[in-house]
Amino acid sequence: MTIKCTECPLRDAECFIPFTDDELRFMLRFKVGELVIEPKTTILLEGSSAPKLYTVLDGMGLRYKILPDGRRQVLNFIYPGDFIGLQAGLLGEMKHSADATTKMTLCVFERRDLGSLFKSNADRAYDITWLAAVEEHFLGSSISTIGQRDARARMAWALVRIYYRSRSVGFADGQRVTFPFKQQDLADTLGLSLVHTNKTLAKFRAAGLVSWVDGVLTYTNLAELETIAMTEASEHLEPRPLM
Amino acid sequence: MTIKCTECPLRDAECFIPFTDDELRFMLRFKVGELVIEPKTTILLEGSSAPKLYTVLDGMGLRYKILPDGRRQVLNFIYPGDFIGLQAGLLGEMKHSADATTKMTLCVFERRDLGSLFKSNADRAYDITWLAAVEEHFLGSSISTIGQRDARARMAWALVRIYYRSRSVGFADGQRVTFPFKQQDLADTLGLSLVHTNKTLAKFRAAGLVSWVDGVLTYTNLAELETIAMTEASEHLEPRPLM
DNA sequence: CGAGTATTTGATGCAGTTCAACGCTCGTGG
DNA sequence: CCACGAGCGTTGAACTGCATCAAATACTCG
Repeated sequence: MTIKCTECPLRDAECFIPFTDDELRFMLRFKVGELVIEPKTTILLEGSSAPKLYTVLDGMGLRYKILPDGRRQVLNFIYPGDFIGLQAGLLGEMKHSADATTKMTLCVFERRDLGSLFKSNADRAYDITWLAAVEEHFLGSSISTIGQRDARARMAWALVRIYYRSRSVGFADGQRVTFPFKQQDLADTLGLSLVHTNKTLAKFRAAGLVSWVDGVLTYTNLAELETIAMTEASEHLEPRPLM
Repeated sequence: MTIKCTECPLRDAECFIPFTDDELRFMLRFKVGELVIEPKTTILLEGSSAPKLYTVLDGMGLRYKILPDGRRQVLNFIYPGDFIGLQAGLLGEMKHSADATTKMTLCVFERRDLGSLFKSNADRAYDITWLAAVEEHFLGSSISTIGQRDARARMAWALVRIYYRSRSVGFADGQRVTFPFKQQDLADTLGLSLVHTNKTLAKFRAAGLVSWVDGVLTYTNLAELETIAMTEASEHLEPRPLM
């Protein structure tokens, strides 16, 4: 049942840098299989020394940390094309957890092959580092948002980002965007309480900016959201390598 | 006046993974010079496409982002051994700025050599990626702290981290730690106002946990700080590669 | 139809922001 | 040599954004 990389559904998505045939042949040596997991299951657990790395082929999820007092901080939403497990691959153990929110299909690699990948293909090694740098950039933006902005701006920032991120992987249909998460997930992303998250969303809805019904976000005034978020619209579209 | 890598003062610090002779010879090919900069000068500016990468040989600084409304979020303190400019090297431009707080000595590399480094030395490429992963881990911890903890816990978290980080590069003399920053810097790190940062510090001082006088932090009850911070003491000591 | 989960709304309180003022130290210029 | 202003730390007072508590309303599913 395994899809060959040659037929990988992601290769054609415009947001990814096209695989060369060389790269394709190369990656085939590292791919060890595919994994389909059910909604609400954990892919990688903080502290574990996961022996596998994954590229998300389909589905969505969350990266998060659980604090000693039980509070949860969501670090990032996981979209198709994301590469997960790199921390365990490099540092020996995961520094955060990753859950699948929807049903998810993963392309599986062996962690122990990471070293030989670096040795045998400098371009792919460079791509991995590139992905790490992009992640670092995103986390920096998150820190700025959470540390410096109020609830309104945080929410707008997240919604704008969700829009562009979704669109780049084909989850947007005009103004309508698939978003299979709960308000609690968004609250834990923004460092806000669930109640205040809900009230902030309600104000946005009343102001005709977005609505969120049944896992679908509808953006009725994206420009205004971008103004509130104080983002430069640029940041969102760069094509990325696919592992 | 340039110090040869063979005499690099950092090589001996216990926190760094020892250079092999091979690595040493290799890095010599990439080093293009040394740079000494004055306190309060900017090393790299957000948005710039800095053509250089640096390893900090001596001195301390800040990585930060400035938001459109002028607020500042400090992402990280810069210590000796830190590698800066990787984002520009990989992504084409810096996604944050970096300032020297003290006088600083930098080891300079050419950004355009980064590709050939990846091609010619897989181990060093791996080390760079490792550093990026550690940075990502740290930023994740920051997000959790800023997003989920109150001022008291944030402050304790920062102080504990500063202690271990300083000690690992030899800036600690028993309980006394060199810390050449201002309260405003710490406030912008923790996402707190200057006033509240000051008051939180005052409480810690009154409780006999730390004092901070003339750029020197004195830790009088580190254990209690760790309790307040809810950190596992482990996290702090891992040796890291030096570029 | 009842139990569990998610969203929504109102009421209350406090942690942290903002505004304001004062003291100390240091560098600069008259 | 002193006066002055700038930068930083400190402290008080008042306000407010958000957390917390509480409870009602869907909605789904066995």
